[in-house]
Amino acid sequence: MFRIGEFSRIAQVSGRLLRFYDELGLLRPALTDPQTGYRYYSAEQLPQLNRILVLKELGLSLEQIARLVERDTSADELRGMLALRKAQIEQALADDLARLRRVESRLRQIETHGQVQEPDVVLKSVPALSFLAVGDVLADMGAVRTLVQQIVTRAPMPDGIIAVVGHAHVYEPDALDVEVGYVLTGKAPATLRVSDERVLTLRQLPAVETLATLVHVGRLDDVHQTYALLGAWLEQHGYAIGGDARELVMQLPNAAETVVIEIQLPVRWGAERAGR
Amino acid sequence: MFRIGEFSRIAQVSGRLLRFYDELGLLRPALTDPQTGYRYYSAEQLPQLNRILVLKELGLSLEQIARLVERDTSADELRGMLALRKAQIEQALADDLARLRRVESRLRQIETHGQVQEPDVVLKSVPALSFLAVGDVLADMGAVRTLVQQIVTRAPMPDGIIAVVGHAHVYEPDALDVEVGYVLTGKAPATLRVSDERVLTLRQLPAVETLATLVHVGRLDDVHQTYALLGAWLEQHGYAIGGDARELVMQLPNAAETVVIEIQLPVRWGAERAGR
DNA sequence: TTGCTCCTCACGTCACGTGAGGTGGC
DNA sequence: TTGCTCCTCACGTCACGTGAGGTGGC
Repeated sequence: MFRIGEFSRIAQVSGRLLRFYDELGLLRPALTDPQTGYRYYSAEQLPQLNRILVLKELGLSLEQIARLVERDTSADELRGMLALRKAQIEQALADDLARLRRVESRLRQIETHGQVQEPDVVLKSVPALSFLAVGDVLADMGAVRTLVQQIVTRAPMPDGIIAVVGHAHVYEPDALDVEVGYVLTGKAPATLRVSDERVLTLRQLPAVETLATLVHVGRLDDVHQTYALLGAWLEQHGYAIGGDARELVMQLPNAAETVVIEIQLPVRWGAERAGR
Repeated sequence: MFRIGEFSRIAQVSGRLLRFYDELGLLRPALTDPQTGYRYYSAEQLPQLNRILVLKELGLSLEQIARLVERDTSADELRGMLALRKAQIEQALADDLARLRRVESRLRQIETHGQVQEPDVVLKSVPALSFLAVGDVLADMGAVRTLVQQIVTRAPMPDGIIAVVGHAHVYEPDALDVEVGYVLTGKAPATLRVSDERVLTLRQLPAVETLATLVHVGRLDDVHQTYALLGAWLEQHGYAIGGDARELVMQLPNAAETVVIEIQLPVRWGAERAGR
């Protein structure tokens, strides 16, 4: 019989761990003195503890280990747990590899360009959204801006956020195929009149698994610079564009001509730099 | 200005997260109504939040992020954090790879051999230890057993654990070059007399970085089976033996002839299956 | 007036580490 | 008797999630 200190020294674990496992019922000492509360462990408990430690190193939770250790478990249950764990580890590896690439990318940038910072591209997934909008083919960005102004002044919707969706099948600078309107959560009218020629009608923006987003803060005329940053980031990180661009207008041009627009691009893994 | 719900929906984060970051001072709302406590966020705060989210995805702690965001940080400090993070991720990757191999190994064993379980080999590192022992070259295991019996009966040390260290430079079955004695923590006598011919003297067991251990429970005669299991495990996991074997005797033969012995083998990475 | 949104506590998570304050054993 | 060991609380960790119970805004 070993007292807790000796047993913990042999097993190279803390006394606190042994007390904790006692409390959980995971490894009860062979004997506990009812007077003093002293715990006494037998030599045979060392392999029991080792089994727990091994399962823990595999990354199983103490709750899972308790199931495996207390009642003797079927091979099936053990296989199930290990298969689950395998999938979790593989996921963790993939995530950490992606993380490592991003950290290294930022480090390289500090080395080569100094303080210039990478754009803060955030990946999101979004559900399908109600979109009360009108589609049109417009001559240039100025026309888009005019249309937005028209909508917010003549058909205001305080709960909606102005969005511009660009259908850029083929990029034709003189013919922007866009939809402009409000993204809405909750109940939405079927139509909303802007002028005699223009009526917003309710449609759906499809759900997107992976949306790469970058926020533009500055002049509306400079939004293409942010697009360029986002595009470069995507290329560098092995993503390819996989759908229509969306622009969420969070702040319309103010007195200082400053806008805040979140650019959203649906993306998928490109072929050249597969990461998983 | 956006209320917290709208802002959280746009940014795809929970309201709780925004309140938490407010509390930490990491991202204070542009305006808080002193009457109602309502938080109002400005459009410009979206890129600020995104910056936080990006740094979080790199795996930095909120405390580190706070340092980077609150006061504007030098490139050096950022580089330091990222370099640290890089090392951590690389370590995590190595650990997870090793874990994955072990999980897969156990899964394969269930598939091929059913319930037969792998031995619970535990890796430890130990400091240098005081070893009050006598060295000898003995004819066979029986002689070792006799010597151990002699020591525990004629020179008992309640605080010591009996250990046998085997110097197996060349394996000669008829000439076992061993040291037998007590492993001690704390103060130890310089010598201890067992008989006229045998005196235990104090020496040091060197510290070992990586010790592969496996506990044998059963007959003393069967201890070689446990050695075989440990040896097979080492080979399978790419370790090579790197020092003298130690046997910690946790329980001497009892009425049922059962012993409990922890076998300890110093190991190092073998050449054929490097894991890092 | 009725929902919907927002507010502030406060507990729970996971596996222990780290004291605080007090007692047992040789 | 003096150290050393052991005991039982109980808080802290990290980044929020999840209610509970109550109020503000259109």
